[in-house]
Amino acid sequence: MHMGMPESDHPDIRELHLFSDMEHENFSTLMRGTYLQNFPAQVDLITEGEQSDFLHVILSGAVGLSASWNGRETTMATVRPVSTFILAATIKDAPYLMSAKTLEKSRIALIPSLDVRKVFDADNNFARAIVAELAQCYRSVIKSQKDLKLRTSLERLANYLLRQQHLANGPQEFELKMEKKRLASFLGMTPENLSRAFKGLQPYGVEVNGNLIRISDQEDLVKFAKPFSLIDDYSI
Amino acid sequence: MHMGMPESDHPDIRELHLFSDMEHENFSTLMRGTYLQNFPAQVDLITEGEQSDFLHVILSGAVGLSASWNGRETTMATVRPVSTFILAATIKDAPYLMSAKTLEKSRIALIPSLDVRKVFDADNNFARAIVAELAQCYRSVIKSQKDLKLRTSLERLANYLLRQQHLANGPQEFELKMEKKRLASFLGMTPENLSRAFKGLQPYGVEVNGNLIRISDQEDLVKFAKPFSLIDDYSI
DNA sequence: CCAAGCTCTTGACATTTATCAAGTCTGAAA
DNA sequence: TTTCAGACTTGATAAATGTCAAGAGCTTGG
Repeated sequence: MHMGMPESDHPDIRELHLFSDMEHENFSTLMRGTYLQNFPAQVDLITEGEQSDFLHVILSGAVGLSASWNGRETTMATVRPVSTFILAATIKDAPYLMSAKTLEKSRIALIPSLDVRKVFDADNNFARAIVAELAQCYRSVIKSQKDLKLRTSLERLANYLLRQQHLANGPQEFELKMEKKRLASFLGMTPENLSRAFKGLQPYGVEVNGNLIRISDQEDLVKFAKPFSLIDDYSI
Repeated sequence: MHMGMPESDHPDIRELHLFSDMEHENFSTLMRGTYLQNFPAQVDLITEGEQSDFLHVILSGAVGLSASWNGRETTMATVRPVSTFILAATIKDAPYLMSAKTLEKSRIALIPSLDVRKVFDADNNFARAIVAELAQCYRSVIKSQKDLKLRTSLERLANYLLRQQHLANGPQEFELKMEKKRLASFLGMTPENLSRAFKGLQPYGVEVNGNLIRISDQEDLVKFAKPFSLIDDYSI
């Protein structure tokens, strides 16, 4: 770990919506105290219940967020570059509600919360950006909650596939970005059930081959999944 | 509906954490454009998918938030005075993700979003308060999501009862604040199942009589429910 | 190369949850 | 008061989901 970020990494962070509109001087202030670290896969970055003094920004790789209770564990989300994670806990100076672990080799910037708060007061654009980011996070969880409460596991899987397809710009064939075990947990079911759910989507034109998904009858799947912007469109 | 709030209503809003630390002048600016309305019970205030230009503040009564998809509906939350609701949509100027309906006769203040954004830029205390409020909302949904994904319906009910008891300052006997039909939907189950779940908690010392709940063996129920601060403590 | 360990799948079965169909109870309106 | 509508409960049954056990396939490290 080393103190102060190399100039070459600034652009990655600067392009994050959170930082893109702020004053150059304030951005520099933030970066001066920032640590940059490279982590291998499967490293625990944050443990549920702990306190932290850093805002995390993932620059490359992937980080998984999970939560646990009474010996059970569930996958809450996957964070990919370039974005922040666990902003709310950092801001409230409250214990983390989720654990974070690298899923792949990842580069992560750690910005001291104190600096974040200081600059927040000095820079209205930054303040507005934090509010926008938090609002976005909030709305994402609400959507996810609606997905969980209003849909069966088969429907959740169908809509997940359509969302992934959309993210890949709509090809007939695309790859799953996480292992099925994790996907199952993310969708709120067991791995066994996920296997069966994939089979359950065969009649709607879904073919599975390892991590490769092929949607042979788009219309049929959409008709079954009934994707809905207020649940599945993460851009609004 | 009338424009501009009577002076007598300001204190209610002023004591909201969101407004308590802001400059008097800025607060006045907000209040000048604010509408105040009294609604009877069962009035639709907001419909999922619509846009709105007002931040809502509930001053008395109760408002229910719900979401729907494909003919199904679920209860997401209950909002009680004094607090704001659907702050995120207002800030992002995005469509509401949930519908809002008065559960009882309610008094609600509507603050124009434009004014909120304007004052946000001028008043750092207000900006910080909005961020804190949003972070709080976000964390609440995360907790709720953990509750849903990590617990069975029986465990969710048990912990819900313990939370309600705590809110009532820990009496052995207390009243349910919502009808069981709504509670079932909130907890993610059917009314039939809720009935059975109450019976399922009898062995742990839970007695139900209409809306009256009696926890005769606190220790036993806690031992079963295993309440956990990172799920059940809404103050952190 | 082989062996170990892991994911993934499948089948059998158990459990949980939902659905359907009565029926009871309660509160409000006629 | 009577009646009605709705909430709530209960039982029977169906559907969804989880658990357990076994085996196939893949990756990895020796």
